[in-house]
Amino acid sequence: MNFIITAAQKAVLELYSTEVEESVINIQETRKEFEGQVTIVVFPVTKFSKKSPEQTANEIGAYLQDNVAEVTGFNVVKGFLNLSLAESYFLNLFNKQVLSADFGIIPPNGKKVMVEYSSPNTNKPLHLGHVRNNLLGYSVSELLKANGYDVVKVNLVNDRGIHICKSMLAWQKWGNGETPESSGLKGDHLVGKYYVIFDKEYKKEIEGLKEAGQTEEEAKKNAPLIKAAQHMLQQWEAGDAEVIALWEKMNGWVYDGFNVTYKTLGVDFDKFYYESNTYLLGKDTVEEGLAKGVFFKKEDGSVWIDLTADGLDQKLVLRADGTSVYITQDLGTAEMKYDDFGMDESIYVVGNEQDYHFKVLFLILEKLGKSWANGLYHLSYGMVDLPNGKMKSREGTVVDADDLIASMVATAREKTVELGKINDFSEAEREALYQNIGLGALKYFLLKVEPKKRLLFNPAESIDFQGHTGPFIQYTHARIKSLLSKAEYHFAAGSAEFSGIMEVELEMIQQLAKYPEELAIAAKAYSPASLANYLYELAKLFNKFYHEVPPIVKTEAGEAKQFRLNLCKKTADIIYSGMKILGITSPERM
RNA sequence: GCCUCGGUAGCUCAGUUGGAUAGAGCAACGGUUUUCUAAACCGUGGGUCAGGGGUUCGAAUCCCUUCCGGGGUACCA
Repeated sequence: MNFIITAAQKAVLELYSTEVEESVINIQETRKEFEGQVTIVVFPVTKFSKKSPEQTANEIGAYLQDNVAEVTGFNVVKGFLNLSLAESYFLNLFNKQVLSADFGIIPPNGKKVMVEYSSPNTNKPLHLGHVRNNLLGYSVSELLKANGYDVVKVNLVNDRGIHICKSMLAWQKWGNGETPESSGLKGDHLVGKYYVIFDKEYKKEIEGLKEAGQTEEEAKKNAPLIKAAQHMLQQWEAGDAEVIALWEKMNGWVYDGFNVTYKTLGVDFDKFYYESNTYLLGKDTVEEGLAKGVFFKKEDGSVWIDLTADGLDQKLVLRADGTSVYITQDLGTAEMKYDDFGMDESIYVVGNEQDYHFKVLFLILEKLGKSWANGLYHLSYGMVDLPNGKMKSREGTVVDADDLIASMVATAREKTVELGKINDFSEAEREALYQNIGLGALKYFLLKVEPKKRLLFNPAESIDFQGHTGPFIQYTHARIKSLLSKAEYHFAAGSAEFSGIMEVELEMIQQLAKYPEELAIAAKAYSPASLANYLYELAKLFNKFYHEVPPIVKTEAGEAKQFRLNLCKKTADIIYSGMKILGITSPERM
């Protein structure tokens, strides 16, 4: 559409003898209720024309119609100049650009970006909140790849700490040697079970101590179980062989469980970092900060940074006893990651509860003069809430990832069987399809929402398979594939001679042509949501077209048929690759 | 208290650097299949864009302010 802007600039120059910036020419797609395809909003131009909006629009419209071949007509509504473009313009756009082999394929840009996501704790299974994180992280990675980046996906596993010891201790005390094999439980669920048991027993102890006269605070500190867990953490840090062996065994169960879930979700990683290897990092960075005068030491020996000048607070970076806090290790880990990969950008996919933490982390790294600090980005996303509030694993109000996936797949199975369209499929093909559709529904549901917005999930209302959903788009793809196969489609270049193109086809060409720009917009905003919504619009448009156009398969061969088949093929291609970026596979049939 | 992110139809969400009468889906109601997949299509009803003020030719969008909700807030991660 750039040629319209250029032409309009020229119109203003000739009509009103003023050279104007591109930004003065405000163009947008014409709304459905008006005639035309492109609209120039002329209000900004009236400043130069010194005429009414209507008159200005009419003058520019007349000029464009006379001087630009593609402009075949215009109409003016208030300050809006609606232009009608020639059919040949759209056919050329489609044949020369959209249909070209490299359309939507962005060449490497030579930049490397790291995406850290998932980052689970190894004391409990994944829940819906983690699912949002995983899908977002994976999808953003794919989005960046599609935009020419070299992407490194990493997972920083929180595999140590007091919460892990809680599960270990509870298992030791009440587990009777239970294993995933003996219990039939998935490893992460088994360990999670003991995490919950710990909490229950711990609460009992607190109640007991309170009855014995202690305050809530005292009781929480003095309960034997928490003391035992703390002791176990010390033993772990000291490298106690028995504790380490238990830790390795139970974490192994959890990893087996996570791997199953990751595989089902279709997410993957190029490298795993483990906090058990990184938790001591960062102390060098603290020394460096002290030497540079960025940090200061208090009388008790604790180390701080003063960020009040930046509108933040003073922040502790090292405890008085010399041990690390969360941000200490994150400082060290950030350096290690950069040393490992030397990336230009680094994205942390972490919930918005840590907004402040990352603001501080990045600011500190900047103040330390790290050259790579301004390439750091916190992709912050909103919590997944239930109708009655937040999910809490210790209170059992979580939506478990594995359960949810299983129920989505079960629903996909029910609906598919009901429709009975794949009765000739083999058992394996059916199962694969149920997975595809069930996960398609789940993934689309989570990804279509702007990441930073909180997301409400109501377990009582199942996720839809109709309307603005993943399966709707998948279905559109399957429909096209079926049509192409019946038409025995072969690619052949189209010509611009074909006339009698339908309005909906013009709309589709415009929608298809936007794809590369949509990829860029989504990547720039680190937001798969806009891509998800774009694909929905495209699918919706196709279904309208499909309904309005006379049956293509039965049409006799000719320009019209070839054009429409090409249109179908390209739509299927873009749906397929766009959905792939969302981590969703579009089936050939469903 | 302070910082921060949200508030758009009954519900779930779109809404581009400020542009036309604020759009979809679900739910409700009505219609479409001897035609390429009806997980589709077409139609009807449904709005104080949280409230107020301001900037502007023009505000859901920008600024100020109030209300409501989430998150954070100096030795948890």
